[in-house]
Amino acid sequence: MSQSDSDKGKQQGGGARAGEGRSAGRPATSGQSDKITARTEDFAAWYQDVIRQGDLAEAAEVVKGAMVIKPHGYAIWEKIQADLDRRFKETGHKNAYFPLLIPESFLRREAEHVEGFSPELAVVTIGGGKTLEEPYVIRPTSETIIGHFFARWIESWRDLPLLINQWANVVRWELRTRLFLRTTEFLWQEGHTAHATAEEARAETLRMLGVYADFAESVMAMPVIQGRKTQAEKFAGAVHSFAIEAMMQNGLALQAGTSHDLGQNFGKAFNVRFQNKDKELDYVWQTSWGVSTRLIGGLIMSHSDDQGLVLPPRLAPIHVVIVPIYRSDEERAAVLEQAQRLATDLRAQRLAGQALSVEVDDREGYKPGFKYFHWEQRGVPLRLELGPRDLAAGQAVCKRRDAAAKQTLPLAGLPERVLAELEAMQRELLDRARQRLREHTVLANSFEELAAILEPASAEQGGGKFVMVHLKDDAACDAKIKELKASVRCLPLVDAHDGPGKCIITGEPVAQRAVVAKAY
RNA sequence: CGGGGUGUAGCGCAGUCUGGUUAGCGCGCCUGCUUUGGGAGCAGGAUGUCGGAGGUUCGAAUCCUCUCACCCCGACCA
Repeated sequence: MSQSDSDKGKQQGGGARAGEGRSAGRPATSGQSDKITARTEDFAAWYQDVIRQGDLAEAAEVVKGAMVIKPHGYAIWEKIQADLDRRFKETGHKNAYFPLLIPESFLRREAEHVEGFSPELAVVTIGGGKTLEEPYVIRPTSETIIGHFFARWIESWRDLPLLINQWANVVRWELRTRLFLRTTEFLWQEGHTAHATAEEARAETLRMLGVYADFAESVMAMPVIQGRKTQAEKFAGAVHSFAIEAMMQNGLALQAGTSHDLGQNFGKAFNVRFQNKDKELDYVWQTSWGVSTRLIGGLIMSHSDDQGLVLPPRLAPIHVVIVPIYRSDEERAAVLEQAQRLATDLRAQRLAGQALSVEVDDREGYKPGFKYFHWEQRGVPLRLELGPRDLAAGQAVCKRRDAAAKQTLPLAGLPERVLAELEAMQRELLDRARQRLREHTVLANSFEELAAILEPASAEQGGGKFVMVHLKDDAACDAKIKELKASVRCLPLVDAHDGPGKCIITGEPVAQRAVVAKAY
């Protein structure tokens, strides 16, 4: 531990190492980027390097723990938003917007909620130069203020279910931040619904969890485990919390989305009542669910490699880049003309209903090799190289971002072939991630066995594992797991293992195994 | 909040211990020419409140005092 501490300090501080390594261009034949740390060397440094070289974001160093999402990173967020928003609309939700500032007293109405969020609140105490009578908190989440308005909007069973979603920013005063994974301010969506019965609310909670899981797998190519959080890990104010858990390339877990069954907790706190068909007044049953810009962190750590970002085609802002190669002006004119024609044909193709986004990199003064690296670092799924030799032969050279080798393809029928490659890449990224998840999931039948698997060293070397253990849902058991610097990630909704067993800590019988892992 | 570290050009750093020309180096950037099938070469050029304030001194990036910010490690978290 102390060894890695001092190494970090050196790199951060007076270390000339990083600077030297990045100065002179390495021979192009080395195949290893000189600007990106290898995953096996230092996974955290690799992650930062991929973000920098991929031009996704940077730390907003003037605001503690905040980040600037740069255009390329924001374009990915926009793709995520567009797809999720469509799914929310299809499930009957409507978008709305509630205030950023929430009266402090609102937070206090729900005891668990205020206890959970107090440590990370940013509070506004002065407005217009005057001390406010009641401070406002900057929303860490919106259950309270939405509860307040739901109480005004809901009168009868005819107003239910009420299905609302909000796209917003939130602020949580985090002590330790990492780009995308945990920042003081982040972007997310928060769904908030109100229902007439507990069963309906529970069904909604699970329905939206399923929406997240399907999105993660089919669009992000990131396999997830759907599960219930332990009572110790649940959202402050929820009856039950559910999550999708993904595994990063180093074997660490990432909670990629959450869905909460709030029961009547907020209904009671904010007096959200409705008159049912029996003319009785009852509190509504609520849910809330969210995913955030953290998904981009998960995306990076799921697929990217030592050359930089790798994007699944369905989330790539640019699907195909065409790099023209030429010497003379005559060659340039001929190659560019063919490149533009090809781009036009490619744009007529549709991937998951969306027209292909194609860019011709006709910048002058950069050699082709420079452009290859440029777009590879940004994760563009497919590159086409087009030069005089190709024109003469009626072909193009094709390089898939996730493949080692180039292939030569005839121009005739190329758009269809490109589309097929993109579809294959989307599929194969998911397959590879699934295989990784499978291979790094193991069983343990005792605390000692679990501890051995989760040994600090093995996780730091990229050997993180999901360990399936029988464990009682009890705060004391969660605490015991924390001693291993790991946590109970979830109790899977689908038990893919061997059913009931005895808790490895208490020895009591439990219904199924839980996922235990080190996590972000 | 505890422990550690760093603030010098857009980025990465040297210079600080031992005060003294015009504060350097690499990358990047700008201009020109030659290049262009895997990170181009040469020539020329622009860019600094040395984190801030105060002090010591003939003289401060360098010494002293105070202060601010950020980063890393831990306890908390989408």
